[in-house]
Amino acid sequence: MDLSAILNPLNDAQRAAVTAPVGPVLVLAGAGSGKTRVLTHRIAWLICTEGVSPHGILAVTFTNKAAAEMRTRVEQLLGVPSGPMWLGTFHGLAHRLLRLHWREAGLAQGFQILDSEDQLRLIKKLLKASGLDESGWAPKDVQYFINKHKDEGRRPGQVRAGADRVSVQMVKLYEEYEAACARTGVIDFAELLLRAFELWRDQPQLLAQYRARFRHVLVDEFQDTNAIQYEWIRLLVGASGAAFVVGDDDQSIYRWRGARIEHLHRFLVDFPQAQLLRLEQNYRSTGAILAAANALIANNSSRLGKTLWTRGAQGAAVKLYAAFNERDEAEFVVTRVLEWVQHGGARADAAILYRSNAQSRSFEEALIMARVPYRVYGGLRFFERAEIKDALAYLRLIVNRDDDASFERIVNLPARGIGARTLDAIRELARETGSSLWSATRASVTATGAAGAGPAGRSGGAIQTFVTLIERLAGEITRLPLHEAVDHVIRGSGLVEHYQKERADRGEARVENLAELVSAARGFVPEGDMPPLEGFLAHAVLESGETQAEPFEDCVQMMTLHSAKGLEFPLVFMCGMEDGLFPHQRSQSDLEGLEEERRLCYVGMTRAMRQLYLTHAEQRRVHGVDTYNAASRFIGEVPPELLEEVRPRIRLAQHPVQHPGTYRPSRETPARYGNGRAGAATGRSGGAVPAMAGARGSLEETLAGGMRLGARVRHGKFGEGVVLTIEGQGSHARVQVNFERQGSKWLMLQYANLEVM
DNA sequence: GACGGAATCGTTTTT
DNA sequence: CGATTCCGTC
Repeated sequence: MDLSAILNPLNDAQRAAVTAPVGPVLVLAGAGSGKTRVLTHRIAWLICTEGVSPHGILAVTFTNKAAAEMRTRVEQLLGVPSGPMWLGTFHGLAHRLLRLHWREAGLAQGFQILDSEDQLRLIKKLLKASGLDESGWAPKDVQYFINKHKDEGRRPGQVRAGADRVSVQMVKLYEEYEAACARTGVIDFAELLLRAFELWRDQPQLLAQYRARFRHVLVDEFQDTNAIQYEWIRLLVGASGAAFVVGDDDQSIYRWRGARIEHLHRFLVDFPQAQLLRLEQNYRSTGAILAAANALIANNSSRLGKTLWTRGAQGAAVKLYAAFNERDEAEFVVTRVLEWVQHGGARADAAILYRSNAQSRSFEEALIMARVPYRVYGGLRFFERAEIKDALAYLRLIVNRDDDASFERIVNLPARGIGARTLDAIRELARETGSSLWSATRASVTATGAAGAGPAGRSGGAIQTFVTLIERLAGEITRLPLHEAVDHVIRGSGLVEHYQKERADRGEARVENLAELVSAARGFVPEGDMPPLEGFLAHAVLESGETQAEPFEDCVQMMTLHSAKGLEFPLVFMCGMEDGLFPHQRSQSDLEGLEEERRLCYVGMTRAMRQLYLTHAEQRRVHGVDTYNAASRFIGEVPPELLEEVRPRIRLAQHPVQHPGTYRPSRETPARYGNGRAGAATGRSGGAVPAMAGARGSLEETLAGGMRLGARVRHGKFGEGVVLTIEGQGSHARVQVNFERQGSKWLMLQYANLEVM
């Protein structure tokens, strides 16, 4: 094997990491520092120099996509298949383990995986069965409660809840939820991890077997591991601690999902002999972008510490645009994209990043108007579509008749005359006998005729039809290849006819998706020696598929900051940089939340290769109400000398800012870009744009009604204030008003509804 | 069981 | 404002 191919492409720090002696190693890898490269080359290095077989390696990634990419790159590097290596997400690997040891793990043989939606449905059902008032018991809260404790490794008995009615009830629901999962042979995402952990913890001989096999463990995105994942790895590597973990404490953005940044620190405590290596040379961004990002993240406490640097050029300053409202913000971005394209750039080079999905709307509208193709990431994914889940429910029920979630989903889909009363009777019977809905149904069918024993007559017939259908389909597909089995079930179930009856456009798309499901089955390669159908069903849940097909067109990329992690773009727009939006209202109150938002901002900034724009809007409609947010404090954390404000297109004459006798500088007046720092941006009054000829006339037209400098005005939300500046014309006319209570704000005259007093 | 009007509620998301 | 969900009616 050619070692130079492994080592030559690396810089000194990367090479030190790749060739580090076997043992605990923590690589702090900054954004764009070649993290994936180090991991793949480390695997290749182990195989080539330590004589490690791929069979002895276990590597964990955060997403399936990352796993696939890593496998490809390792194979390219080595020129040999990496098949026997265990490489995947924590959930994927745990699933693999549990399929192999379902008996030891106390699971049903054909156990099915519950996705978040199924989990929520089940919880709603339990709440209803417990007679709990929905208003006081939000299913989402219960779901969060259960998942949080599972993520931290706590079974209901280990939850240290208060004695109050709410906590007691929560724990009770957790217990009932567990019982329901056990009874119906399903496990949720968190349970995959917890079971896999308990399996090794409680079966020392099994653990020993895996320890002997996996002498080399690698973990990517270590800062995003939750408690149970951390403990699982610790259990596997044992005292030797031969784990090679890579992460970046500044890019931990999944705390709300149980990820704990502290695991990076804990690794160093739990394995005192661990080597700590840093990758700080960045190959992605310009000096200016890195300086801005470094300055921002320096505001966070308890970092392991790391400063990115580059050999590349300083590049252009980070640009800042204060938009009037979200429409203006979107138009600004689209104009910049058009300029970029005019100068020979690709549309796909440009990424529009935002904090929350709802923000995509205004950009989509502006892009459509400008006829610029775009692609929005996120949203419903293939295996999450209703019709796909319906079809999968048939298949799941065939594999595991006790899967109540699937049973409920399809028992009357397409409609076969099984109504609420019939189902209630079945549920009741199931509860009495502690059995699944399927067993209860079969019992009631055989008992039909005996008085009061179950649904009889017409509905009894209908339910018999359903039972017969499932049994028949199950029998018919046993010998079929996977894709034919899927096709047969989709047709046999009546789902195709059912959807064909829907409104033409919608129904057509659904039928096409069902056909797509058959193609997916045809292309599916089962992992290991798992039965194809079981493997396919697990695959559908664990890897719910790309949001959209790969774009065949060069288009602008739009996504949340979260989904941008790991990607890079020459031109990046971070939009909606406003306090309340980003940092988000709900994360602003506590320091932990705020610091995570700051990391998210850091992630966003470090996506940019050449040019980074920050934009915020002074006015924005949120949930149908006008809001006036201050510019994000994160803007104020970027050193002014690295920022360059882009001025709006239309400017009018300079007006004296002060009106004698009325303008009082207020201490409450916030500096416009946060933290009281004298920002590079000082509003629009400092610019040097020449007055427009003839502006005076149009100005007076626009501002009829007594709006003038120094006028006292009243605003619906901000109360009373004094007009400090007037500029722009027509629909762009804006005023700066110094409100008595809220300080000075820029408002668009068109929208502000100011009353002159 | 399908449809429609009212009520409700709004991060981030991969597994 | 807009998506989703819930409840009542035909």
